[in-house]
Amino acid sequence: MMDAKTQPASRRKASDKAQLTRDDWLDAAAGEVAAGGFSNLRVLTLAKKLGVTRGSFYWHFKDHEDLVVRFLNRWRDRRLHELQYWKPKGGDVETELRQILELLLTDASRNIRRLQVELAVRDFARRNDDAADLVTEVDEARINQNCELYERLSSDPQRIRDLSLLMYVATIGSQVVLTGKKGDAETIRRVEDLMARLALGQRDND
Amino acid sequence: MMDAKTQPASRRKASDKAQLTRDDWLDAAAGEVAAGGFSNLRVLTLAKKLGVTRGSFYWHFKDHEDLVVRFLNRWRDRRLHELQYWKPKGGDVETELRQILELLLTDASRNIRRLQVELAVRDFARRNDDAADLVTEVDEARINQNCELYERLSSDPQRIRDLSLLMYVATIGSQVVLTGKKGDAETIRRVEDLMARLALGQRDND
DNA sequence: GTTAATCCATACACTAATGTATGTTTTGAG
DNA sequence: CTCAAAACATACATTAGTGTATGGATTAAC
Repeated sequence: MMDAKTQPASRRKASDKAQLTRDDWLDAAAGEVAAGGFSNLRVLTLAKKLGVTRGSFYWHFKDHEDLVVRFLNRWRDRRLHELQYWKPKGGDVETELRQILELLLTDASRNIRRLQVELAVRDFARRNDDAADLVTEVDEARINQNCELYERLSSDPQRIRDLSLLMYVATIGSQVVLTGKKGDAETIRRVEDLMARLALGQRDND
Repeated sequence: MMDAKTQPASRRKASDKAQLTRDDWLDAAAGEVAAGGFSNLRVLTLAKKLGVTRGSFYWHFKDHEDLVVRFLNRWRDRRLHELQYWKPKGGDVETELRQILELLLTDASRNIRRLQVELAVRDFARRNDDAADLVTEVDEARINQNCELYERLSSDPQRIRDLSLLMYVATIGSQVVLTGKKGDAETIRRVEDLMARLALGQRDND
């Protein structure tokens, strides 16, 4: 009787004064991680921001580590899942290339919260093996995904992978260096344009 | 007294049982920052690793924040100062370009400790305005420095800056994405080569 | 409405870390 | 040798955070 996941057809939202779900806690955790990294992830702070006490936390999570693990897993799942929307629908190569670059740079720079979380995860991954594997998994998936695009620029498999990798590290680097600086919007647009021209200049001239 | 053990003109090393300098503390701090970021910078831990108590710390530093500020300032000073060694001495453009890229990528990936510290500083800069200004200062200096190199590839000032910026974010991104992964040495070499070819392909064809 | 599971509050024990006050040793100058 | 400053030790006060135990409130099923 009554399976473990009792779902009475309507779950309440976090804005209600009603009971919280585990995802509500994870959403709040995202805010803390974005603001101060994983070292800033305190259950007491989360509880205050959610208007409850820590008693609620320790019902939804075993302990602090449990929160971190679930947070990371959700992050990876979402990043892998969103890749299906990374497929540009433009016709020619240049259009597709510019579409994907705009998605990875200009669009990403608007989603500050999401970006802060990703950088925090990358930072955490440098001292946590599980997180590192997770990030590697996401990186690999993204690079492989973009390979499909760069296949239209070259025919050498190795060249395709290298190009995809280079473009990827350039976007990550742009986010690391340029995010949150003054006048970054214009700068990012220029970098975006230059990247496109560089990639397009690689049309099988080897 | 005054036997051979006393060396007034030269400061003792940290390995000695003798008294510590402020730089000894900062060096130890670098280890902690590299290992776990600025949130891992505990004065108790430092004291233990240096074989003293916290009493020593609070003589050399006002408080924990004082340590962080001095650490950051020293980091910036060193990064700005080392730029004078970034000037390649090769003849033609390609040689110089490949020299500087090797310095920024292959060489940097060998200096794991230094790299970890830089990434930790960048991470800390995302939630500390003073650190952010510091990092911006270093970034600007490096990008300007490299402009001198890319001036030999194009004559358009804006193009030169963009190219220098793009190459810079690509190196930072490579360090963020590839550092500490298996088989990164070979991968980094390939990225290095592709970056050189991309930049060289930009010889004033606009 | 009873009931049992779910969800949260309260209270306590425990740890780790900072900062401060003051005492103790070491060092170098005279 | 003496002495004052420099360098470190010791002890204490305080704070912030985790985890646990247990009781109270809410909810949905019956």
